[in-house]
Formats: sequence, structure tokens, C-alpha cells
Amino acid sequence: MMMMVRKSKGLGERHQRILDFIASYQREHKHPPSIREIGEHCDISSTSVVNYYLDQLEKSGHIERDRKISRGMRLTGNTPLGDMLRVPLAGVIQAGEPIPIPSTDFNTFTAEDSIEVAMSLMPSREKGKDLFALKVQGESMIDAMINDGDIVILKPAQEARNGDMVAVWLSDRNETTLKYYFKEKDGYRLQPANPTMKPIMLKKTEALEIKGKVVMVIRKVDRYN
Amino acid sequence: MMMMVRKSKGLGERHQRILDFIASYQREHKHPPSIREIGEHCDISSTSVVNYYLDQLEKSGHIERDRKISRGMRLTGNTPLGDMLRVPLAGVIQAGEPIPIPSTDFNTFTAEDSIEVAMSLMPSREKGKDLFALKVQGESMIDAMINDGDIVILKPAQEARNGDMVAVWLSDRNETTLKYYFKEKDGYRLQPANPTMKPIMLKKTEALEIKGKVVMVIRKVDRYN
DNA sequence: ATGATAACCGAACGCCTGTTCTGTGTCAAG
DNA sequence: CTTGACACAGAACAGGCGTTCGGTTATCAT
Repeated sequence: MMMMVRKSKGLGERHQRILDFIASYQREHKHPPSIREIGEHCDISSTSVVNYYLDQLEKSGHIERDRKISRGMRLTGNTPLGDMLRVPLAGVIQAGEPIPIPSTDFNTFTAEDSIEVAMSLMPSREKGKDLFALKVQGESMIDAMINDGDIVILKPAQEARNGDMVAVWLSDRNETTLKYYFKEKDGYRLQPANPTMKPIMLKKTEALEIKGKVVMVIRKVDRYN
Repeated sequence: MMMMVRKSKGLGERHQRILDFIASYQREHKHPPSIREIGEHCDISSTSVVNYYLDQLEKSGHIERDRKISRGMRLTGNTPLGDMLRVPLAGVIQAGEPIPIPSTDFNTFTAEDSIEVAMSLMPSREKGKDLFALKVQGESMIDAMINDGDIVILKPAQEARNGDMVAVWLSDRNETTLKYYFKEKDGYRLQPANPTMKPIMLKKTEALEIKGKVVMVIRKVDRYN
């Protein structure tokens, strides 16, 4: 009978640790670490063991190696590189549907359904890794100055400060919307980004579920209707 | 009298060649080249000469080096890296002012006034290097679903196809605007991106200067008013 | 038990690589 | 002409670094 390996689940803790170290080292130094540097930072005393793990990671497709070349390794595809931030594209957002939130353990999201953003473009210090992106479907967000096909990048949040642009689910109205959030004495005010449009006033009794804060909006203008 | 150096202009042909090689090597291998590899590909027979140039490039701020570390070099700032596209931020765009176009030879734009965009986000194959970015000032572009503070990325163009979103200067009205462009029998129709707003109809007699096509719009939502 | 196998360690080998030192030819200033 | 900065070449040194090999331990199926 065929049996599974010792620690089964394909990627042991040490594999993950090496992968993480390569990524952070590369981000900081702009070049890959040496085998010995990996060993030091991952508590592996022998270079041969590091090499041993590196071989496995190569066979499993997590890294590529240039044999005989010092620091000749690179992370493949699904790992953020350089000054890039890779956020998963969790789905679409539209007025009539709730907001899809990515599962907290999104280990594996392929290049196809993810968005790359230059870190230098990121506002404040939202460089956290729990951001996610949604593609806007339909023209229901035009009062937020967001059009069909636009991509919004969100940070998960259950509450907001005044002035934050939030993605909310209004269960009473069965509606998803993107608005600037203001708490007022008798309830909430949801202000459209488009200054020519009127705000939505909510009483305290109406349910308002904040799903996330909008961090960035990206519009590609390649299509033409 | 103080005299200039042999080849004057700060960056000799060989410096440029080395810089280019490092960039292309890094892009291909995801790790920097060794001194000897630079020598081979730049027709420099001695490693000391490569080192000699590398020192100069470091002093002039074009690269950084990690001494004693193999392949410990990286391009600094103003050079595109990895899958990043760096477009110069040419200035601001607003209704009452003409559109600033960057000088064709924009050799030196610092990190401060440039925008980085992931290549994977770029529509079609606009990966050309003549793109430029403008920051929107004021709320005059709201009919294009573009707000104060947004960043628009443009490709220089003097003409457009129907359906392209273009930045135009209407000299008769002394106005800059962003609209979808349609040529019609009796003139032009400039259609706002916001579907709730009416188009501008132009007669053939009215001057219309196309300055560029809009490729992308980026909105950072860190501010809150 | 026992043998197989995965997961290690330590050391040694040898090329890879950055550094340094000596030397050469050129060109312009004094 | 001399001097000196500059742009190179070549060789040698020393440490960096990937690779390999022999050996050890623990786990697990037979």
C-alpha cells in the first residue's frame, strides 16, 4: 500500500520558512540569498540540508534554480517579487450581491486571478498582506465615480472612521455600495464620491455591515464601447 | 581653467552599456550578474575594469553595491525593474490649463515624480516607453468619472479612433477635458464616461487638439475630506 | 527485528567571485 | 618634455559559495 510522507501536507514548516526568507531577503536586498544565508536564518546548520530543501522546492515548482551560479534561485510565479504587491482578485462586486471576502488562508492564488500593484503607489502603509481586489460589474457604482470593469482594492474592515471610503452591505435594502462613511448623531451618512450627488442617510435602526475600506481604484481604459 | 573630463557628459557609452546589461540580465534571471558576466557581455576583458566602472556607477548613484557579496548589486530608483513600468509624472491636468507633455528626451526623472505600474495591469500592449502620467487637479473631470487627485496615464497621440478615451484641448473654449472620442459626419462627439451625462457636440469648425489617449486611471483613497 | 527511507549533520573539494596590485598607453595641462 | 589623471589589462589572492559524500538518527511498513 502506498503511504504518505512523514509530514504529509506537501509543504512542511521548514519549506515555508525558507520560501518566506527568500522572499523577504529578495525584497530587501534586491538579490537572492546564498545557501549559507538561508541556513543561518532558518536554523539549518548544514549547507547540504538547505540544498536538500531547495531541491525539493524546485521539484515541487516553488522555485527555480540556476545550478552552479551563486544566489541563482528565484521564486516562481505565485510569490510577490520586488516592490510588487500581489493581491488576490476575490470576485466581482455589484449592487445586488453581497461582497465576496477571500478565505483567510489564501495560500494558493494563481497569477491569473490576482492583481499586481507597485508598492510605491500604495497609500499610507497599507502594505499589509490581507488586501484583496474586486472587479466592479455593472454601472451601479457610478455615484462612487467607479465604472463597470474598474478594479477596487480593499482592506478588510468591520468598522471605519469618519471619512473612510467603505464597501458596505445594506441588508435592509439588499444592496452593496461604495461610499464615504460618516457617523452622525441620529445614524449614518453615506456620501457619494461624486460631489454632485446626494448622500444616503441611514437611521440607527437600519443594518449597515462594513466589509472593507477602499484603498485604491484602478481603471484600465483599453476597451471602447 | 577647469576642464571637463574626456568623454564629458557624465555617463559614457560603456557606463550605459553596463547599466543596460544589468537591467536586462536581472529581468531575465531575476538575480544580478557577476562581475565577470558583465565583462563578457560588455567586451571588457578585465574584472578590475568592470569593478572600476561599477565603483563609478555607485558614486554617481546609478547603482548600489553590497561589497564582498557575489552579485551584490542593484539598480537604484530611476531604472525600471522586474515587471514594473515607470512612467514620468509630467504635471497636473485641469480644465482651464493646457496639457503638459513631457519633453521627448526625459532621460532623468527621479523617483519622486514618476509612477510605477505593474506590467500585468497594462492594457493591450501599451508597454511602450513613451507613456506619461498626469495628476488631476480640481473636480472638473467628474463627468469622466475622474476626481481630484486621481492619476491618469496617457499615451501621446495626435489622432484617435472612435471609442478611444482621449485628452483634448479645446482652444476655442480654452478647456482641457477627458472624453470618449467619436468622429461623426458633421463634426465630433465627445462622450463623457459617466453614462448619466450628456455628450459635447463639436462642429468641424471648432478646433480640437488631441493630446493623448487615456490608458489607465488610478485613484488612491488614502485621503479623507 | 529489520530494512527502507526521509531528514538531518559536518567536512571537504573546487569552482565562482570580488578585491587588490602592478603595469601600460593615452591625452591634456604646466 | 614632464607630470598626472584616466581608462584599461592581467594576474594573483582570499574568501564566498554550490556541490558532494560519508555518516547518524528517527520513523514506519513488513
